Amino acid sequence: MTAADIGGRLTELALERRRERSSAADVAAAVLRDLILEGALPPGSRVSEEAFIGPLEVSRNTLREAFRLLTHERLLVHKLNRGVFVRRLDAADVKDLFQVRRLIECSALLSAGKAGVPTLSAAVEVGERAAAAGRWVDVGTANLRFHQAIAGLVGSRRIDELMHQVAAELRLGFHEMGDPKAFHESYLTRNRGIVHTLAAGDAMRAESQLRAYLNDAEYEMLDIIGRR
Amino acid sequence: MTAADIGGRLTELALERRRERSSAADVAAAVLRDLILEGALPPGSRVSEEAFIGPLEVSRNTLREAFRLLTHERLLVHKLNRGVFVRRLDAADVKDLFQVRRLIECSALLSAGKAGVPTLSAAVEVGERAAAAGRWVDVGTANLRFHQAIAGLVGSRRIDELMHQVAAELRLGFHEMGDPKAFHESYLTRNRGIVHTLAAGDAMRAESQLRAYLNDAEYEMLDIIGRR
DNA sequence: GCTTGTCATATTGTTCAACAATCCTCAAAC
DNA sequence: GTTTGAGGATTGTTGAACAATATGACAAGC
Repeated sequence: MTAADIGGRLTELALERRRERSSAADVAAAVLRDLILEGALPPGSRVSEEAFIGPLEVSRNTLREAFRLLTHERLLVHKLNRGVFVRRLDAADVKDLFQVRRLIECSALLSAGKAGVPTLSAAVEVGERAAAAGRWVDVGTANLRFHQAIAGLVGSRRIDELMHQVAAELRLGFHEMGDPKAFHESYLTRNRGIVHTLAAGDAMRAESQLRAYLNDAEYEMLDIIGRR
Repeated sequence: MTAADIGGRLTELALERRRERSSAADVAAAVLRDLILEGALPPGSRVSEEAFIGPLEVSRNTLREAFRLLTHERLLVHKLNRGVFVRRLDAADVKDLFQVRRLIECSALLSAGKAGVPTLSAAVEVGERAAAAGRWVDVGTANLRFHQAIAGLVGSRRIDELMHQVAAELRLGFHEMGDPKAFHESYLTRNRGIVHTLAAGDAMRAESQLRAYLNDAEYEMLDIIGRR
């Protein structure tokens, strides 16, 4: 992670700021968010005010506001008097995240039933196209999007935001897990299977398949993160 | 809402700060949060930096950090270049909040079944005691706590935080609804009924009762807020 | 009387410098 | 090897200053 990385990102986002009337704190937060989510700022690393005011071209106060934004998004963790760090998921986090997912995704899928098929089918296809092109990071992203789409069947803004947050936190976990192909590859066919079952009218069986997927993904993630 | 109100609150919270190692921004946010939740800062009212730095005894920059905290909690809404306001729930907010509640509370109740009875029974009792003493604001608080306890049966930190947030937002709505007795009184017996049904082993019927309650509460709240 | 334009003011957004407070590291003493 | 103290780095906060934005008041024109 170099100042040059941030510099380039800043240019893009400065344009976006002009378009979207964002504040400087929002822009700085957006740059940091991107860097965290792509793994350029690894989990556990320190994000010191002094080191980032230059590349982000903001004052310390503005950067502190940006930090507040990102700590609430759980991407950063703020330790009073000791600074701000990129969050590192622990086993309890992983368990909780999957608990949330089971509660929401399974309930949403059951409630939506067949009506959810077009949306979910489209979401699976995105992943299948990325896999066909060997873009495994994109497959991971598409997988997360598929699952967000399940929760999105509820049609609730707050649930969408929660699941967006959950997805972001999961990505922190993925950065510690290495090879995206190994993790996401098998799940594509499972996602397709869930959609098929749903399309066949068996919402309860689809829900069971989804639950089984979530349990397996949790187990796999805990296997690595719990072993750290 | 006077400066004296804030002054007294500040003294309490200054003590708490010493105990809990909170930052000044956290303390300021806590004072404002309390004022908002008790209705001393009514929904829609402006919270200007200049007016609050004195009573809160912080600098503008620190206050801005506090605002960031509270906007993320949805208690304040930040309008770029125009200031910060206490959030005012609209009809769409109400609908979304109840959608979240239905998804989470109903699913949690179904999953917990009889195992949830002791916790929920205790929560109902708190409300019943408050009602017996005619403390209707406390009844409202106990009612919210009962419903948070349902969601708490999941045992997920993130779900608890979400429902804590939902409860805070609902309180904003209650401030616009007038008489707490009228709103909360009938719900006590309904809560007791839900717990009885659950204790009798009929989780599905308890879930239906809960869903019906949520639908009625939503309807009632929308009747007032939608009419504004 | 109504509309438009200008100007002044209030407020927000941000920067910067300074100081206080806290934490961490390293060296010295035991 | 352990403990203690000093120094430096960093964070937390304050306050002043300036830039930017929005709003309101007032005057001029129709």
